[in-house]
Amino acid sequence: MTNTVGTIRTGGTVAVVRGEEELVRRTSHQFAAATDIACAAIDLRTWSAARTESGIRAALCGRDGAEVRLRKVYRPNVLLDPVSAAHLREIRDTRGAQIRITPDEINETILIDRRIAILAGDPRLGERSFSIVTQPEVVQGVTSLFDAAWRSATTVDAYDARIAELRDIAPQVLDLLGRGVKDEAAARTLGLGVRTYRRRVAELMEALGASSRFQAGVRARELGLV
Amino acid sequence: MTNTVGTIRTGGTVAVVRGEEELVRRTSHQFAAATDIACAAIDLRTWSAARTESGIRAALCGRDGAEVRLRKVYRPNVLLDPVSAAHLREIRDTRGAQIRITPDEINETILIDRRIAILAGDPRLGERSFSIVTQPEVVQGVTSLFDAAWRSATTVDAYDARIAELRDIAPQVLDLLGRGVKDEAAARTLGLGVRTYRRRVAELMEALGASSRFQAGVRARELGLV
DNA sequence: CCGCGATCGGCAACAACCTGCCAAGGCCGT
DNA sequence: ACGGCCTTGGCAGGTTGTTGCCGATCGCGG
Repeated sequence: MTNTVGTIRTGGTVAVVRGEEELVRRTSHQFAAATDIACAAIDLRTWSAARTESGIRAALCGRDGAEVRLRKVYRPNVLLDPVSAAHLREIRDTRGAQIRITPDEINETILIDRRIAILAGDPRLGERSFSIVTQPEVVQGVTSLFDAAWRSATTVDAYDARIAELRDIAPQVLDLLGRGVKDEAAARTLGLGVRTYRRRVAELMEALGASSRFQAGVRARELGLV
Repeated sequence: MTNTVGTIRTGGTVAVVRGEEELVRRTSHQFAAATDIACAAIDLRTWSAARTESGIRAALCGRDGAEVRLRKVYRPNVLLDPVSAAHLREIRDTRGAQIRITPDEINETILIDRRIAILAGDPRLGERSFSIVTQPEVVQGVTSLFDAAWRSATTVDAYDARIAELRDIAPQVLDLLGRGVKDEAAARTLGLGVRTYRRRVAELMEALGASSRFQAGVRARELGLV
């Protein structure tokens, strides 16, 4: 089931694995030795599913924690869900993770010590596939892109403050939108002005990375927010 | 886990079961003796999941088939998916099921011989719950409502003809909508006029029972069409 | 009390979307 | 060929959603 593709001999290869257990099995020793881990994800499920999480946590918990640089970039939607937001703060506090938020479209990626890149494939249809890349030039390129995204991203605290009030009413707004209620009526039921309601919808769409309401509906459903 | 609520003694009760296996276990003998089965559903998963289907099919396949009246009402969205549409025709042909389509919002329901009503609860959060009702007045009331819906519904053939051309391009339209593409651009990429593209979107929304594009996005995602 | 910053919500201009109308063109049975 | 039937797509007029602007209001620290 594991498909390894040899490349021109420079010591680097690209391996494709299917499923998270397989990924953990193949990479946990890399995590154990790492001093610099960078991670991009659009929600908390991806690298935090019980299997992955327990595997990697096990590899990390024996470590001091101060000596490993842990950077994580998420999309704004993780802050829409109170549970996710809390979990985020927790992993920041227990381990010394630096967490930032970016509005850009990013694929899910892990970088270990600027030597290994793990890129996640499309999650549709059963088990997800992951590419483990050690080819130096590729890893270098991916790393530079990650660093750029990292620099342009804002810290979680700054972003969190900006959407604090949004998070409170987001569930109600999403509910109204999901029932096909017109802005006029929705604003009334929430006791808001139409302008303010639309402000909330716009912020919501930005957080979901959607450029149309249809797209926002799809994303919201994907994330289980409706 | 099974919660049975006794009511005023008239021979009728309401039982609530959780999960489809449990439902099949409790009702398969009813299906075996039935001569009139009516069924309402919004997609094919609900009563056709492997467990339910195999259980009920087993109960029915020993029967002649001509002597049992089988009526099914679906929402239009089942015709959007080619696989679903084909499956629909198959159960119509192999057994003598009459199938109709209604644009109304209907909850998922089964009626057996106008004596027993099975109503499905909200599918959110784990296993679904089902209410099995034998209380005569309730069953009578539900039956009358079902009959009304049945009469106002159109036959699957009539409806199928109406959305035949829609089904062909629905995936592409959904893809464009899901990527947040503007109508103008989407129409161009499909080689359609904007008016026609919007006609397709409107038909799609009607089929999904959505009154806003956000809602359509949610529904489309729920049904796995995007 | 005043000033400051932030949010609210009305207004307006605009963009996007929705739909009835209708002429143009394709398809089919006669 | 002809007439009926359907789909198409332009147009127009309507509704809904999007956004900048700006004064009103609130809370807070000085």
